[in-house]
Amino acid sequence: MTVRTRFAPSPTGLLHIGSAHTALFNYLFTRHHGGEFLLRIEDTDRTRSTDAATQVILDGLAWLGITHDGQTVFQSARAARHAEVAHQMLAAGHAYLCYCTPDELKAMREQAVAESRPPRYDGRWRDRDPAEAAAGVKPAIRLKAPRDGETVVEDLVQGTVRVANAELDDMIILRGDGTPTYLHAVVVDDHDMAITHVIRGDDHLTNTFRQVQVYQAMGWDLPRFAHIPLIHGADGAKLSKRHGAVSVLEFREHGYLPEALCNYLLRLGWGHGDLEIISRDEAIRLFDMDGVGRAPSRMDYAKLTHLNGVYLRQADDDRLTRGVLERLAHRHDLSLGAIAAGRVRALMPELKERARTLVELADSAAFLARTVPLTFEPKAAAVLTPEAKLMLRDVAKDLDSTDFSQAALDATLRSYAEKSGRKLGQVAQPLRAALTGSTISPGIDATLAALGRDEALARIAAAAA
RNA sequence: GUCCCGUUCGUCUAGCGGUCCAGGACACCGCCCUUUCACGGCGGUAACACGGGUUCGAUUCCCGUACGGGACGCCA
Repeated sequence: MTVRTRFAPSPTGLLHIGSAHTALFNYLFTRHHGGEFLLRIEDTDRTRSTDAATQVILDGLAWLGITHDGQTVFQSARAARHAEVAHQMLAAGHAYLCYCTPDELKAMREQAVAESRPPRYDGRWRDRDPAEAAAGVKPAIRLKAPRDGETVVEDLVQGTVRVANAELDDMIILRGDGTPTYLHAVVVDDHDMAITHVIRGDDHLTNTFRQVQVYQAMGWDLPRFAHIPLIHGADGAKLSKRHGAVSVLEFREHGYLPEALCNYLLRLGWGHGDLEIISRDEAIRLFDMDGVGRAPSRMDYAKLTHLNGVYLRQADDDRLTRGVLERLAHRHDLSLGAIAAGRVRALMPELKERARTLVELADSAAFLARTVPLTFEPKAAAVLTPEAKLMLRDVAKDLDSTDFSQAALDATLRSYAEKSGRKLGQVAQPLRAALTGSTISPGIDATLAALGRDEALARIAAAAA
């Protein structure tokens, strides 16, 4: 049997990190088994769904490198089919017309809660004559669910989960206005799309019982289900904006690399021995449902950031340079000429060693794009004592007669320190302050080399004045 | 309230009856490396929710309790 899965987000305007997690698990599972991974946009709620909201999902998935197969299915386009199935069920006696008004149902629920009973539909129209309906009420179609026995879900993650049918009520499958409800539309679509494995968040687990009843009423084969645990915030509550970033787009803006985010997400709810750094190919090779746990996990931004640092250090220098240049232009409002861009690229091997996100990387590279006179951070200004300025003027002479290769610069500085009776740090720190306006930077030799002779000497002269 | 699910270091997890006085990673704390900051290396603190069973033996199996989460809409 060929594996066929789907990722079925509703277009809400953002790609939630929890949705991305689900998409990733679907994708890896499918690729591992050599199957097909489909995308279905659940835009049944036309008031909320917009093309822009759909595009956000597409962009997010593309950025994460989660590619789907085939044409994207839009659930809204399938409403007629959903209604057709509902009417088939009605004709076959597996569903019935319910003439309750929304107000009536609301009252029913409220009374049930007031009496400490579960808020469920009581089935009052199950066998009632439609002739008794109040005039003008457009009936909804409800599933005629079995009242005895139990419904069982064999879940690849949760195991065998069963519930007594007496606990379930007759859900509405087609609204009074003829539109399908979500729970019903999903079943019809999954069946028509020949989905073999439904992999989704475990918030859908209890709804699955009712969906199974629809499959059974239609005589359709059940797909395999896999309900994966949700991601929570640091406090254990459902992940929301107050916990920090939740949209994939935000992570991109905050300077995270897609491969790092995927690696992090992979390790939420799934593990494989002691493995932490896992490439996409390796993930596809190793991922399967038996490694998925059942407990929800908490979002840990610190660990994500660390992981991002690991990937950042491995990343291609040209790629990182592009990312930094963009950020410098937008965030720091520094317009970069070719010269400054060349400096960023030249220093990138050193810069990326000490940054964990593209934001940090851009911050650390900003000094390369500035012009004399620099502004000095308080700590840097403190380093520039009168004595240090004398030293700078002195060492500038030696620097001037050095070719600006990193190795030559290193040798020059070491010999200068020795002949002037200073420790290397006593030479390097004032230089760093003069060159960068900060007390933190890559190695001083690499920094000098990246700036080049003219710029470096100009900065030293300006700081020593 | 009812039903469903879950519970190993602060966090993510390994463990699928003895190999566990519980392993790895992040975070934290030391030390080393060192021209700053990082990186890296070494070391440290830190967990099987609780109570009953089953078993020669339970982190691992079963049952309760507690706590947490999810679902109960003519929302998706």
